[in-house]
Amino acid sequence: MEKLEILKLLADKTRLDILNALMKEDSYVEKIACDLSITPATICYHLKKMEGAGMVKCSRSQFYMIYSLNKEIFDKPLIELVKNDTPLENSEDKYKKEVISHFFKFGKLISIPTQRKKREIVLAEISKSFKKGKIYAEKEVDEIIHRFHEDHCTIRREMIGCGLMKRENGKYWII
Amino acid sequence: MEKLEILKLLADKTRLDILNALMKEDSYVEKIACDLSITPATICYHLKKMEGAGMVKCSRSQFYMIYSLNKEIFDKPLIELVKNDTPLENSEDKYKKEVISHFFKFGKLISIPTQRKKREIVLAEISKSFKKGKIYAEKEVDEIIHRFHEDHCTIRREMIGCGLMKRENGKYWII
DNA sequence: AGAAAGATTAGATGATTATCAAATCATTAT
DNA sequence: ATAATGATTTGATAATCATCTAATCTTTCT
Repeated sequence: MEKLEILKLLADKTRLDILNALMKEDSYVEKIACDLSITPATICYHLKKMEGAGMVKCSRSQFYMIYSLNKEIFDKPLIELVKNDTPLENSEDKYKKEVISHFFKFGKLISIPTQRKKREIVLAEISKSFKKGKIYAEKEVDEIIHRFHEDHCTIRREMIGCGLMKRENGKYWII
Repeated sequence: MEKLEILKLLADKTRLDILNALMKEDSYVEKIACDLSITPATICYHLKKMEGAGMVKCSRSQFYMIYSLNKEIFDKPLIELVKNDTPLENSEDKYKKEVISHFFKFGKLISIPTQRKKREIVLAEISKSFKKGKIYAEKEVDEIIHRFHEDHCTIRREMIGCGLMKRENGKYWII
């Protein structure tokens, strides 16, 4: 069952009309065509498409192809049809990677981004150089940050400001 | 909230990708565009359409327009989006009317339809001339049917055959 | 077997729309 | 103020697809 296929088939007034007709009662091409004032050829075209997607079922009876709703599909919440079951991990965070590669050259931070979003990404990248759980003296902190950028004071302050790092009694640790 | 509009907007791969991105976390045009490798103009085009349909909300933060999912819409079962809330009563049963007007001329049944579906419609029409709850003798039944058609025997038999009429001990009544 | 009735398919056409590049708008930083 | 950045609008283009008519297929009746 292809989710996108179903959603595409639902995006049409005529097909909705057909489905509503089938909600009232099982029916067949000629009757639906007559009730909706649309050519049997068109009705058939839609019904076959929806049958292919498993939205309706059909069986022959005398002259007629009797079509009926496949109710299970319609009882699901919408979110299930929207949710992507195979999220591709490569698109995971292209944006973050791009920001990092833009602001770091040869391991150095070439400038501090003014945009908050980008600054957070850059600061988070720098914070990876600190060990979790370890307590640092201010001198140590500045020494590590200095490997990336001259202005260790600003960056240290920013890291605390956006909650990446904590300070107490002159001691620092990463979150 | 226009149901068809929402369904149309859901019928597109790119928009589904955008919605899935927003399911993970609130985001903004440039980031989504970068993550999906699509032009910001296109992302904006889609987000604005979906905002118009009430599927997403947005608010500004610094440079950024932060978009978020309007979850209520997606929790509904699909059937709710498909169901027509204003069923037009004129299309109620055009087909039945057409069959009747085709087989009855000046109040007479011009021929007995060979197709079961049409025969049932015609027989049901004739059965309206009987009173519900009243018990008829065979002679009375034939007399009434005879007003519509010569061959009262066949029609009487057919009416019983398709369950419109019951017989017991030579007495008849309508269902 | 041939005719009738309903369903389906094929081909053609017109309308809708996703996408991009370029231009413009809105907000923030210097 | 002006430059920078992200968001939006505009115009053009190409692809998709619903619909119809006409032809064909399938089943049933005589």
